[in-house]
Amino acid sequence: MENLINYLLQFGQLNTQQIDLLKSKAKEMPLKKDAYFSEAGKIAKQVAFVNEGILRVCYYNNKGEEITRYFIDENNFAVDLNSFSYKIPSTEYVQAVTDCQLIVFSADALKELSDTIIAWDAIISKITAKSLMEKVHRISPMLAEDATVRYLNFLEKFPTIANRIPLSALASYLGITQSSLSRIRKNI
Amino acid sequence: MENLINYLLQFGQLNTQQIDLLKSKAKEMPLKKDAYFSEAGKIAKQVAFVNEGILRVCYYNNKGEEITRYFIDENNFAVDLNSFSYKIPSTEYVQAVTDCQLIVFSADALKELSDTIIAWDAIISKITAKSLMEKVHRISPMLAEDATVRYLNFLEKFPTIANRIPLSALASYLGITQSSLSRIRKNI
DNA sequence: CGCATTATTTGCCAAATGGCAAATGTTGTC
DNA sequence: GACAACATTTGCCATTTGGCAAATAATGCG
Repeated sequence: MENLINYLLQFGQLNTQQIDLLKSKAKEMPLKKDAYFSEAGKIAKQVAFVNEGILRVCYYNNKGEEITRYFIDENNFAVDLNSFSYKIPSTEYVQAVTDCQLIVFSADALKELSDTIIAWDAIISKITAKSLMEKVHRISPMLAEDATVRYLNFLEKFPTIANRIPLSALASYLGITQSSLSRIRKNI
Repeated sequence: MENLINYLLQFGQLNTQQIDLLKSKAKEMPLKKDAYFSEAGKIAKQVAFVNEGILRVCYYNNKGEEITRYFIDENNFAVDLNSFSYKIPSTEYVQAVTDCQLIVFSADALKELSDTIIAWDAIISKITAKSLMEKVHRISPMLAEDATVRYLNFLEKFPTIANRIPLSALASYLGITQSSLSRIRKNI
């Protein structure tokens, strides 16, 4: 829970009372490897803060291939924002890549935090913008790089993730086939 | 100006008085083709709503190649969010791809709108999240597609843009060389 | 109009990546 | 430990894309 509090405090102030309220609304939730936090076709009901483990957001493209859009590791929020915000069925999955320890908030809990904590909306808004911008800035340069460079950059940026995730998930994140990634690793 | 108002009203309510205030804070600004709206190394001072024309966000990668991260066409906001929000020097350019007619807001103007219009922050927050999510969802599947499919999808999604932008900019957006794009077009 | 400049196309070949299938390696379970 | 299920590597060859340079086309300007 400390991780979450510290994370939030980066984006705004919270007094002790507000932190207590926050803690009372948060629920610890373990999620086993391969289990889904939210699923395509369903409406996302919760927001998660990843305390331990790695999640991934993935979907199936029109060829039926499973594509990993991105990974979410420790000290980051995970939410299917489109589905959660607008209460519409999701088009993607949020899945545990490793065993995870999450801290989750229901929509009701967040509503109450928003209504009670004056700075809450601003904090959430900053976190949302920052997370999304990071995704854009991380994914978009990959288009102009070859697969080896993409892989090396991934290793550099997420040194602790690469060995904890299946090759297939990483390959689809990098936009290459599993065999190609295997060959790339051999050549390094 | 009507375009802007209608756009904003999609995200929240504004009464006549608020709309008048908004109008008084907005400045129309023409921007010639190839001119910069904001530049790398400088702090972004303004937010733009594209009334007419096309902007692009671009940067130079470590090979010195100019990469177009994305295009921004009519009825969308353009802002170097990182630079504007945190008042830090930008790492990218926002440039007019065609002659543009923009509606711009200074940081001071936005501050006043935020202080005066109760729903303003919520509206802006929604717009920000939606725009960024669109970027993620547009760029990320491209990694798994071959160049021809990327081009065709671009044509489908932005049928009015393709013929108004230089091939080089589109090629770098698609993550391929100009010659490859030229060949792809020939084969269609 | 005619020239200079810039943008686009093309040819040629090399390098990167994909597709498929088989081989090998790993993991979990009884 | 043995087996099944799953993950990763590898070989072989086809396809895609890049790199470079030259040719062609389009554009702007005096």
